[in-house]
Amino acid sequence: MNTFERIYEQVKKIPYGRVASYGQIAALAGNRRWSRVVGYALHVNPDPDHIPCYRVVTKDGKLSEAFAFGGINRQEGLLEAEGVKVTDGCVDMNRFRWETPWIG
DNA sequence: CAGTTGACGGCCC
DNA sequence: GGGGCCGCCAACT
Repeated sequence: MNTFERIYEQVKKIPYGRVASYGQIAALAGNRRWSRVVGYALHVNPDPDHIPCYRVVTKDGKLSEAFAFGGINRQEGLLEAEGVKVTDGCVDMNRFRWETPWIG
């Protein structure tokens, strides 16, 4: 199990209509300090067809400027299609953040 | 092998 | 409240 695969596993576990922050994915993957590695991992996204990287946003709920399959506009569309409101490229983390038992 | 980069996060000013 | 700097780890060259 590579570091990347662990990250991908968490990303794929993000439920429908929910988003998670890079740090959150990093924490679930094993280390919260992998925040940057998470970004890199999604950047190389080997299987975007099964890895919903569009559900991953920054801690502020902001979307990525670069996207694996289409661009940030594509990401907004996909999120809104799941019921996630995207305003000015930002998601309301207070409501759409993936509720994980992580840190507590 | 060593240096730089990067889809981030947190603290300081 | 907004902007900027440093730190984190792994991958790339």
